[in-house]
Amino acid sequence: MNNGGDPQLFKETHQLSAWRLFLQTYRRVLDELSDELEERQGLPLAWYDVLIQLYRSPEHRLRMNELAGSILLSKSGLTRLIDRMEKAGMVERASCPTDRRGSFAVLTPRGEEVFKEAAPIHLEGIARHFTDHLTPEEAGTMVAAFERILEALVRPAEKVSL
Amino acid sequence: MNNGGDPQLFKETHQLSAWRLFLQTYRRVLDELSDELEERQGLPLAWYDVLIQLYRSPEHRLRMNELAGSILLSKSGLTRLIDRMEKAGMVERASCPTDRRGSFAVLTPRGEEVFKEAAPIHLEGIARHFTDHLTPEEAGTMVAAFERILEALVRPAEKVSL
DNA sequence: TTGAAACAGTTGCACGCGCAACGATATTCC
DNA sequence: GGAATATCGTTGCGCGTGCAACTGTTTCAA
Repeated sequence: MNNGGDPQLFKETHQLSAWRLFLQTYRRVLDELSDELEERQGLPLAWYDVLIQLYRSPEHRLRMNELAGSILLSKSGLTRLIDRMEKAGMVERASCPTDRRGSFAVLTPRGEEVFKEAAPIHLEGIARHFTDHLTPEEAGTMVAAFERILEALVRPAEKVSL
Repeated sequence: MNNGGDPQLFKETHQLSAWRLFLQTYRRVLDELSDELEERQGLPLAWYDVLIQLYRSPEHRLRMNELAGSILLSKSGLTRLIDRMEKAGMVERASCPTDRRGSFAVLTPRGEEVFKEAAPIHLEGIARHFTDHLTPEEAGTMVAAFERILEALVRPAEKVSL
């Protein structure tokens, strides 16, 4: 395999291209979308993530814990994020009756309003910069592949035990 | 289309699933890879990006400008990143003879050594967490789709003029 | 030739994030 | 029941980043 001091460091395989383009696409598209959301709605993308998660949750509320997990943010990061959004009047904290350590983040009417205004615009951006460029078959392929990848990440070490 | 006050805010289309999983996959896989690279080589992922870009460039050097563009970092971000890597002995700055405003970032022997050590490990990680889960067809599909998406981002407004 | 505009890279600044440590509460096990 | 341990959310801290302003240089036009 070692072909003279320069293994596959140069060899740009098809699979590696997929990886490289995957990275590039994520960064460029997300940059664009978050800029658009910021300019047109004055809403940081991270805020939108919180709003949509709360909006789709029963009672429009979620434990800090779960919320952090679902938007892939550290607990401390979420604490601060909710601080800011609370100051902006989009969410409130509510203490949890059954576990006095915990608290809920709850969507306020104002937050719901902001979300409903931002969502169509953001969805349009996602369509314009991403999904519109995918055939249904391609979308299906990606869903399957990404699910496989995520599954493997969560459930590691399986191959060793066999 | 408007089915009673709640447009497609809930409707999880196939295409939207692709988008959501795309986001999730990026964040989880990149988190994992950068943790692994950090733990096993003490190397931040951003440093690896610089090293590989320089390694594949003629003379192992690149203008700050181009380097910033290729790793998708702001100019100021790159200035600081190169500062740190210079302090660590992996790159050097060299002034550009034909344009006295500009400077090159140049890979040092130490930098090359670090890269050659890190590359196989990182590539193995990419394989284990990403490419190994893709069939060649899927990889091909993604390459085509991502290229289309990136192309559209760079070249906007075309559809309006038609 | 000279003045204006564009460009390369750096610096000041503020911001959002993760990590580790902490206090408060729950859970577990003897 | 009570002590050890785990869990939830918050805080102190340092770090990496982008934006805007700045310096020095090049380019272009009058």
